[in-house]
Amino acid sequence: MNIRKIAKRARVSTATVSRTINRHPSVQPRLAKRVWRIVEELGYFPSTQARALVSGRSRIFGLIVSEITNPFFPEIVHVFEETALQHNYEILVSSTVHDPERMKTSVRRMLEHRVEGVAVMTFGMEESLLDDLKLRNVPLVFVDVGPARPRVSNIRIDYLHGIRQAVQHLAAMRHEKIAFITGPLGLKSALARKEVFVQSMSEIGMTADPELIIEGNHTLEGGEEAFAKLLSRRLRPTGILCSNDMTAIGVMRKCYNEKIVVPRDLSVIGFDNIHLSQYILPPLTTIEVSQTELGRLAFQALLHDVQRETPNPKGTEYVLKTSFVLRDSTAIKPGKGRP
Amino acid sequence: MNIRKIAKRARVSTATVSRTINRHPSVQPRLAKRVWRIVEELGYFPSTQARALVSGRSRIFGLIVSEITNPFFPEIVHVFEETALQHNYEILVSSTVHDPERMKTSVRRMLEHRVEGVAVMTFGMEESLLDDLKLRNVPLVFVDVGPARPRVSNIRIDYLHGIRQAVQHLAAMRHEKIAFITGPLGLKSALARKEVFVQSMSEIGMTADPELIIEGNHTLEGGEEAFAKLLSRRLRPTGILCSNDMTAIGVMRKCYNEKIVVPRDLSVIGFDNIHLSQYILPPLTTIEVSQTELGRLAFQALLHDVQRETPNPKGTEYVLKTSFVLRDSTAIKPGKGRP
DNA sequence: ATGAAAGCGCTAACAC
DNA sequence: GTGTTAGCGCTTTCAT
Repeated sequence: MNIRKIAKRARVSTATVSRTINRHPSVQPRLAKRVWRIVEELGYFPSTQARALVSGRSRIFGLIVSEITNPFFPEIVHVFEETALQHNYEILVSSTVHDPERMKTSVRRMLEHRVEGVAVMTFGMEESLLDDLKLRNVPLVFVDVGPARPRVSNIRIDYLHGIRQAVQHLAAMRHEKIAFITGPLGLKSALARKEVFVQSMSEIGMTADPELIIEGNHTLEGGEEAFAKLLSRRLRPTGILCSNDMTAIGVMRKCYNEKIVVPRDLSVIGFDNIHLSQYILPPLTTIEVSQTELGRLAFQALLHDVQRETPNPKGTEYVLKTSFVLRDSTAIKPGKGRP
Repeated sequence: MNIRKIAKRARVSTATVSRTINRHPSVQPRLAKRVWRIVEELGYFPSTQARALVSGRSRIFGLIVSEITNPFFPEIVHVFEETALQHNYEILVSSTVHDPERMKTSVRRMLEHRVEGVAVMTFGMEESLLDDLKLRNVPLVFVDVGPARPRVSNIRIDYLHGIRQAVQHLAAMRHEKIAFITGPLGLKSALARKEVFVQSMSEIGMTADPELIIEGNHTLEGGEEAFAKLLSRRLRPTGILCSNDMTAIGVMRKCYNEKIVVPRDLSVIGFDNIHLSQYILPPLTTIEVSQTELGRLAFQALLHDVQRETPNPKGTEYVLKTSFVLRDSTAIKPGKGRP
């Protein structure tokens, strides 16, 4: 079932079939109709591999994530796929599972499939791994990774917007002891979140007590442990901000086990706004990084790079604002509410 | 950067390069080494499209799901990808989003990419859509969809095992009024779960009160609504089984809002064991359908079909047992515990 | 407006 | 054991 069979049956050349299928305007409507009829009749679908081979364009974008099971990613993948589909692109998703070997494999897969661009949404990718991609002028877009590198686009997350709102929300609720559980501080993104927290506190004349800043690891268990440490401190916080939602959920689990009632005894705020946050009880107040926007933005960035004729020399910088999502895990400081 | 360049630089024929890369044993080690050196040096990666085209084998399996954002799927996709990778296969994931148009698109994409097999994990696929696939003898594997069709493999879910355990668990905890919130009863799988519940009840001499069986729709909101209806019944249940975890989480949210304490006042059991279930508070007791096993099984089924020389005439039947996962959302019937 | 034919990068059948 | 070469299914000049 190939283009020659169609051509023969429609009594035209393969070129005409090709033009018809690709909606080239130069084909006579009469002929086009005849071709389409045969195409339908035989249930013919052009081979993407042949197309890619001859045209030199795979129409595939790669998407490298750390783990598809990480609740932050499914929504992104979904939007990325959705957008790709609209533009007749296919996507090749690859998980690194935080494993250097797998990262290498990921890049190899991208290369072997001759992807036209790659969005990298995982951390700790060896710079050298990407050299192969850069060498071939494959457009790259990174999410949330520091300084612009040559020829690589970036989606920077603007932490300030959301974190500031969250801090001010707690302050407005009369909280004075506000704790922060960080992510692994080796991660630029985690470090940035912490620093923005400190900044947001001092902006309103509060000091972020170093004793109330604890390093977590962006997992539920890490949240539990960090919060356990906090419980042993002289001064217990009444409000707590977490570097991501899983950490916040860990805090809430610990509270549940310790009979601390959220939000009555403790206000908890997460970060990311993963789907899960709205299902947890109480629904988690959090700072949103729109996964929808992120997926869409990443795709558009690649598309944009592919469509320019000369390779992008400096890379483009995109910014995604964070925002505050108020749910039910925060309340007025204990003792300060109405009787 | 192609095989001819490598061949020229290594002063061998393209055939030798091809054989080397594919680890054909007939290549002299001395030559092979020379070729590999050049390959590394130039950072050469063979084009999958060219390979697929000439060999007639794409080494791609398709995976059709309803939505990647449905928490049931990420783990499956993960395992499917993992297993595929081990066997040098690529996967093409497509979401139907419950939209007939998208289902058609999904199938088209599979066909255009010449996938060697497709795992279908969504419901409501028009039979006719798959004809195109069957016509081309593409191995198919379905999950949990009734009667075996010719040439299509099936992974059947054995509901009895897990549901029976769940029912007996509640009975052992002295619960007498046990409710069941079903899924949309148009779905075979939802219907089956309900029937198995009724059967499991009567097995132990209890009757499933029709008044305590409510139709939900497998969403959180559906769970809330169904439970609200239940609350207005003369006899409130003390234990409740749900047709999936999201429904159970809906019940728990409603309880939270109504100040009904789970499990003290009500024992709740879910179905599926999605990731979320262990994060909710209290952690949800549920019936597991191993997503890991499902992903692995689906892949193996396809691989098996691809590797046989003659097409599978009847399709193979696989069975996946469900099992009971005890967490903290169930307890002894109110009033029956120790004082 | 349509057709003939070259060729994308690779594998495999055949020849040596 | 290695090389030569045909051809996978398609797009795209170049003729006409």
